[in-house]
Amino acid sequence: MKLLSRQEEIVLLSIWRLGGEAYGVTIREYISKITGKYWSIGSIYVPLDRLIEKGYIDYYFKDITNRKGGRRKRYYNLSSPGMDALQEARELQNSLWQGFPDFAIKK
Amino acid sequence: MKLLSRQEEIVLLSIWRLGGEAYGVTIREYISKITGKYWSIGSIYVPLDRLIEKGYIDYYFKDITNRKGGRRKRYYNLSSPGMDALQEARELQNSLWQGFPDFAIKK
DNA sequence: GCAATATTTTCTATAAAATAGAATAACTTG
DNA sequence: CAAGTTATTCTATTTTATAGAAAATATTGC
Repeated sequence: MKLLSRQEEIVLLSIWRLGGEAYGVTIREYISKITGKYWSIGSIYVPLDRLIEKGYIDYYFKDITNRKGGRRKRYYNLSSPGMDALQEARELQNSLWQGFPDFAIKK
Repeated sequence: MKLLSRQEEIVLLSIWRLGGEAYGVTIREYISKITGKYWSIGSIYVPLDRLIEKGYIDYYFKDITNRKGGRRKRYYNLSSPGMDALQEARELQNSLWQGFPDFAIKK
């Protein structure tokens, strides 16, 4: 199986983190906040589409809307293969980083 | 600062792991072993070149040779910015994965 | 010395992923 | 239904990843 790319890892984890509240805008906000940098619209939606193609996530539309405008929100869920891919990524990371010095206090 | 790509992370960590023994071939062997998959020659040397350009690693030639053929081996070292980039990648990962369920026994 | 052989890196081409943001769609309110 | 707002789709460009042939350079044996 191919390794998860960085952006795939981040997007999958943000969907996991956001639980039932994961759609384009909240995902983008979360990623911007946790990484501390700017993410364009495309840099969120393009990987989302690819993750759907790969079967790592699925989605549904929630029609309840209490806010003003906007299209239907597309809510994402991790699929079972998506969870497996994350698990596998984690195991690789554990091996790779094993013993790496931890500079607890930084800056 | 831009995030490290997956392959950059892996290559940097393998140089760190191999200490004074990091050159193209040993890096490739290490990465193949730890990931359990095939890596072409280009998939090692191309990111190495880019990491040099970015200043994350530097290199020197060791002329001592006791093996049969081959060009001069190019040995790589992590630079200080390279170490910083790793540290930053790790901090992001810690945030992202915080609380992720750990399936200790798998398969 | 030099042909044969082995090892390592350089080079170049192609595919995949990341990034950017304009355009489009769709919902609410008045 | 027009105006205003929010969300996604679409498309183009840049950057990374991947592959492996070609070139370079070393040792061995005659």
